[in-house]
Amino acid sequence: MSQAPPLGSLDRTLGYVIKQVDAAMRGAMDEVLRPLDLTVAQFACLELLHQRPELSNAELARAAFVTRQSMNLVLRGLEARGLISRPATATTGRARPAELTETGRALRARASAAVRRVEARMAAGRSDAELAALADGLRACIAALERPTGPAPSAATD
Amino acid sequence: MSQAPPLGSLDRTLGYVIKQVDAAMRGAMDEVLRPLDLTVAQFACLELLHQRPELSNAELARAAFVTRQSMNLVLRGLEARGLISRPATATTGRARPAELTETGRALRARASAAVRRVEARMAAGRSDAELAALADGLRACIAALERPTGPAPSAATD
DNA sequence: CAGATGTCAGAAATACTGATATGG
DNA sequence: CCCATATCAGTAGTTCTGACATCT
Repeated sequence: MSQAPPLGSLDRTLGYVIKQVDAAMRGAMDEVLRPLDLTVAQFACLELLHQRPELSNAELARAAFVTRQSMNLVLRGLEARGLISRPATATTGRARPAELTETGRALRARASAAVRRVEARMAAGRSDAELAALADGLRACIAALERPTGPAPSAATD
Repeated sequence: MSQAPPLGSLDRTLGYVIKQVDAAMRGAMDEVLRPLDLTVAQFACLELLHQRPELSNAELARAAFVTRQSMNLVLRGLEARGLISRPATATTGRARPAELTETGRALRARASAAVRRVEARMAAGRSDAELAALADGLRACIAALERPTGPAPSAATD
């Protein structure tokens, strides 16, 4: 009984399958990022700053699925390692946009390539159309969940 | 800038969309489980024990995507609340199969119904065939990721 | 002996909560 | 005034790591 014993009807629910994919992906990302001494949150931060340099701390946190406090610690850690730089004083007031340093850019490129390989492995053997349909289906799930809670349907029997 | 600013190409990657779905689903589950004073891990434990009463601690942990240590704490908490019962002494040796109490069964039923409503909301407006295809696509992702790491394709340019 | 498990303990990262202050 | 933000502090839940004993 080493791995994944079949569960009741649990692993037939969409939600459980999503959890499984997320766990598998997180594991794969941890694995390829560990040699670079990066956590998933740290990678996400570097990647986000690369693609959207003007993001604030709170925006980075939301986009990386962590709290503002955690993202604050991530930013400090990356700054301490010389991967990003932040102006000591805020120009206007609240925002202190972080910026990738030269070494930060180099590390992000390597990490990004590693993560892209994970993505490619995950998508292996399927057409662009299939993958696009998959992503669209997931986006529909997100949209449905973000809609204000609809009326509760009468509970089904167990 | 209240919610979800468009990201670069990040939100076009399948992996990022999966993270988004997972986050949305976790949020929705937290919301409906909070009135029942249950965390997602606690609910998963109750549901798993309902469907597969013989699961060991380690198996529960894997199935609920938490560590053995965390699942151990979850089990103790549920036991302290009288939702499950565990034989004080192991019959054979290592395994101490937990069992839902009467109140545990009642709470699981309510929690399960709430989570099913979340699932239904997430799947709203799509046919069974579409949802089955979606789940199949995700299962293919899991299978692809669990395959032993294939040869790294030549890195693409950034 | 190898492998999986149950348990314990300490360190670390993360989240949740509340409070304060600033800026739009 | 309202809202989002940035920050700090305390508490709690989770993970990671290592360790040890037990059972198959």
